[in-house]
Amino acid sequence: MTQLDASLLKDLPPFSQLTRSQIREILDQATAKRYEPETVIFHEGFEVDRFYLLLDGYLRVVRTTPEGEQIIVLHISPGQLFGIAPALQRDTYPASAIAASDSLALVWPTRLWQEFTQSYPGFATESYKTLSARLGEMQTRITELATQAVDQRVAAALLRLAEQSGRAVGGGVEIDFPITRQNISEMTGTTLHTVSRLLSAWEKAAIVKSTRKRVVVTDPQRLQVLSGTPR
DNA sequence: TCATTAAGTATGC
DNA sequence: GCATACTTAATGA
Repeated sequence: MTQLDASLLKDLPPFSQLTRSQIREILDQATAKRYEPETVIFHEGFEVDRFYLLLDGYLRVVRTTPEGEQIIVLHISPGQLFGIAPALQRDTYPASAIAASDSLALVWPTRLWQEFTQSYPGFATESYKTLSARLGEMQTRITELATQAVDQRVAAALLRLAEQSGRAVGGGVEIDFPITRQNISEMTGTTLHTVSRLLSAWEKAAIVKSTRKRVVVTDPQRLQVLSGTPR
């Protein structure tokens, strides 16, 4: 894996404070892996043996209930570390990671985690910033689940997706990976039917546009109002 | 207000 | 042409 370019990493927060030769060292220990959509990258409950950096693509982080229902805990965007269970002193992964689109990641064995956090300035702090941002989002979502109506939760979820993984297209922001009504229902604690009805209604109101597995937010302001959480 | 059931249409390999 | 995605209506908790 020597052909990875150091410029891939130098602008990413966990590596931004490092010298070129430090980045070189880190890259030399990494393996690059490609994942097809719907590939499971690691499994909930399995022994932690690697940690990862997503270079390209999008991932769903998913937990499965004893009844077999899937819950989407969060999404990972390019440039983010994931599978960083070692930072949480865990030896099993708390959730599964599944590629939502064609994805490319760097992979390191877990034993290097200690070395990275100890040897590289800023790496640990940036990892904790990532964890902290995720914790914050999860708290927001728990609050929504407990207090907001379904349509508000779905509106808020679409807004977050557009913000975190949106791509500007003519007349709006498209969620940049395939996403089904079922997926959205797994993020919001509702059913695919309710999501379908909401998207149909919002399409008529020119707030979103959607086709199979693609959603474009065309009127974020109105979605914001619908979410019931004005900023 | 929303999930469930059920029955349909649309879309893409 | 088949599986999967999506839509819609009816019903009732």
